Amino acid sequence: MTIRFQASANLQHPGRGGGEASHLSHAPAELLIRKLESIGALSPAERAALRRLEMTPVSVDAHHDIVCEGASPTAVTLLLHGFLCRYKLVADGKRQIMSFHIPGDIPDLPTLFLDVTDFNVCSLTSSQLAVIPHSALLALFAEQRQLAYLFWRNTLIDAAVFREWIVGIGRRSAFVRIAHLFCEMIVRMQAVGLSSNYSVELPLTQTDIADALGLSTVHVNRTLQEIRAAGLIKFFRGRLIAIDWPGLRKAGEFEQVYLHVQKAAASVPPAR
Amino acid sequence: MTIRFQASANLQHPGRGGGEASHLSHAPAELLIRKLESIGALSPAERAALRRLEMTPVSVDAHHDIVCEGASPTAVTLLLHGFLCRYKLVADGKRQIMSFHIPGDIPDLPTLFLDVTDFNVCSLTSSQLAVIPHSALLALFAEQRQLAYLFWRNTLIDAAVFREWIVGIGRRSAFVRIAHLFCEMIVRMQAVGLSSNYSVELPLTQTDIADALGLSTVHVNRTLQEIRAAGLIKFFRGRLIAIDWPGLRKAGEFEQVYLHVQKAAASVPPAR
DNA sequence: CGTCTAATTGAAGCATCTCAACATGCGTGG
DNA sequence: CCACGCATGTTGAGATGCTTCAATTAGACG
Repeated sequence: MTIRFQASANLQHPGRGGGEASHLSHAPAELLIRKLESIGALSPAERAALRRLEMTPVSVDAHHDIVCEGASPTAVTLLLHGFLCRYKLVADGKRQIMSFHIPGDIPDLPTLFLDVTDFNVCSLTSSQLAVIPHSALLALFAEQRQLAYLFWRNTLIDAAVFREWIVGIGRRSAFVRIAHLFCEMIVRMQAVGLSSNYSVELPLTQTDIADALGLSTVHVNRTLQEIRAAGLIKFFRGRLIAIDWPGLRKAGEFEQVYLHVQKAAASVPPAR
Repeated sequence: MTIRFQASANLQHPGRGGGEASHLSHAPAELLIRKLESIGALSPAERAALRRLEMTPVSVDAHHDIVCEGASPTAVTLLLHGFLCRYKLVADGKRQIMSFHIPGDIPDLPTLFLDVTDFNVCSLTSSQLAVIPHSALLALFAEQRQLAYLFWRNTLIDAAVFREWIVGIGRRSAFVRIAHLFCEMIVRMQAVGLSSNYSVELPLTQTDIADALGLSTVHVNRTLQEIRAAGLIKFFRGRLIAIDWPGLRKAGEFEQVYLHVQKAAASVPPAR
């Protein structure tokens, strides 16, 4: 595992591509605050407490495991920049991805109350993280009880996304599943200010998509061509653009409720 | 929706079948305590606080919705006796079940911090419930902070089960999926004392199983025959018996970790 | 300009689905 | 105690969405 600890909190990001990346040129705490405000309200005292939260910046290369199944970590990781995913391997070596993570997410938050981790977290791209000790989080919650509830809510939304994925993998066709995933990522990115005009950075390979949706890469490739041919999206070089957002939503049978996004500014306007 | 409110807390259960049912002839709070102790430790003060928790007993018939998608309930439901499931319907009318619930579960606990419910809960059999107002739970948490964490842990385990289901539906064959589900239900039932000798009450129809595992009833029927023919289980009249528990575990590629069961007495001895 | 990863294509196979009967069990009313 | 009705389970046969295998092509990078 190649984790490079950084001497200082020098976390300026290159800001490749869309203008939305500039939003992230803030301190780690600000990103966490923005994330939490996308799912609930924060009082000034809570914001202040969050700014005092102990965080250690870390960089990781692409395709490296950050958390491993069976481990018992004593800290959680806030994703600052890049993309992560949770996954498990099954008996015959097949991989199932169970979530994608974008800046503001804390994929291993469950380890705060689950002694043994039951999934792996790995980086899809080179990423910047902030490590927050469990003890620091618990101290924060002791001081600001409502914040504990907001983090709890965060994990509940996580679970709501799992439910929606179960529905997709269990009962929807490949075409609908892929369209749905794209809708989900666009709305989530938008909620933390990482999207402009239904265009998001999304550096997923077709293999990643296949492993997330329970499909083969070959089938993902062909279905992706169909979705493109239908004029719904452009998807290349790690960038997803919804050319026809209402059409994509419809194709993906996408109902945003389950994401429980609060922020008015963050929610996607209704189709048409 | 036929919900019959009961005048008093007369919740004696018929205790059909296995001797394990007698365990449930306790007050609702005792069941909740047993459930929580299966996933963590409780102090005497916490147990006392739980016994003071406001709960209203309710009975429901089989096949009735208890919570509906889109609703904003102000109370949660503790299942005392019977079986429930969470489900969603997709565009073409297909159903996907995303969890089964056994006594001690609180399937709508997420509504405590999620304003709009994103799933339905319905009864698989006639069931007895205890309704607990959100306000009562929040008051309990204010008094006993560690209890909040234990309930949080409860929802995290819920999510861990979702992850495992995603893996199953996404990457495992019908045979393995069904075997895995059976293992899961046996271990969960055992954790709350509702199983003896790898035999549990499990009144699922083949349609329920199909809708939970993303399969057709026809295929479930045929695969069930294979599993029976392999000498792993008996499954009839709402009862599941693991004739060959080690074999069933192996067939289901079942690793118990994700259930995060604590109680030593509740954990299933290793195979062989 | 080779090297590696990711995307693409063709062709054959099968796990699982759909449709459509038919069987079984069980509660209920007569 | 029997007859009906309904839910559930079972079976056969044909269809298909998706997989697997195996190349081939395209891009990114030093």
